[in-house]
Amino acid sequence: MNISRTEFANCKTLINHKEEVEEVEKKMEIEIRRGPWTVEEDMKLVSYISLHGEGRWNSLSRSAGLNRTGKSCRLRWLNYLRPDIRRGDISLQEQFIILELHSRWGNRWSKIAQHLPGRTDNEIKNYWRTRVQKHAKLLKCDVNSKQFKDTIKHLWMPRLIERIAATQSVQFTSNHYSPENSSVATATSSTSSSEAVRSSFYGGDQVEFGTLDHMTNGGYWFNGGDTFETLCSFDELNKWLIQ
DNA sequence: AACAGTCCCAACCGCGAATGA
DNA sequence: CTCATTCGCGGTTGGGACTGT
Repeated sequence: MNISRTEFANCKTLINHKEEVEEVEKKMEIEIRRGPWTVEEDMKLVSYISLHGEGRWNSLSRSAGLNRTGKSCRLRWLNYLRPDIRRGDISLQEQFIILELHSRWGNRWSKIAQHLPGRTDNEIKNYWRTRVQKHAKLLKCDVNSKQFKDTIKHLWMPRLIERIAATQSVQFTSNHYSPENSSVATATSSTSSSEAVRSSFYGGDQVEFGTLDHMTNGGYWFNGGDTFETLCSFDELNKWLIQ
């Protein structure tokens, strides 16, 4: 077979190019995937964990045939795919627990999450950043300032308690919350008293609250849905802060 | 309808702690 | 004990969804 020098050179270029392409393809194949998870990836992860259990995330990722980091797999499982994940709005009770525990422990999200079954640390952290910090910003005070902490303790938390009592006035059922023993059990009582709600949360008067007297006027705070934002008017918060 | 601004959350990153060789 | 690897936590960000003009 006779080929010209030029043809030979062209073939060589093509072969070299092919090698380059193959190298890139190989690289892409082993390249770690990032960004949103696909349905197939989710299925792979779930089925692998259901068979072999969780843990050893790096090797799990490889064994499950996922081009993801172990970290990414762990995060996806813990924050999204776990069967016991609770979705939907943060309830008033949960809001109360978050505020209370944050006042004790600060940004210890995973520790706080342990007291909210089905909620992830990421979810609580997001809740805090988007809802609570937003209010601090509106009030032009630092989220870690005593002023803002007092607002939460003496205004929002009592409001939450009253709101919970109001929504459950006929048959009050709550998760009996006790941070000391980390247990959550169901307690039922018939009451509309905010005091009862409070003691139901704490299993007694473990936390000293400020007086509610100056907050009881005007029912308009409770208008609207169950969101944190509807509990207090911005004007009222400002007034209270100025006091 | 189109655009801008804001909200929200999934996912990433860096770092320190824990674990294992 | 040391070093490398893995894990878990808290902070941050990108981008889709939503809302207002």
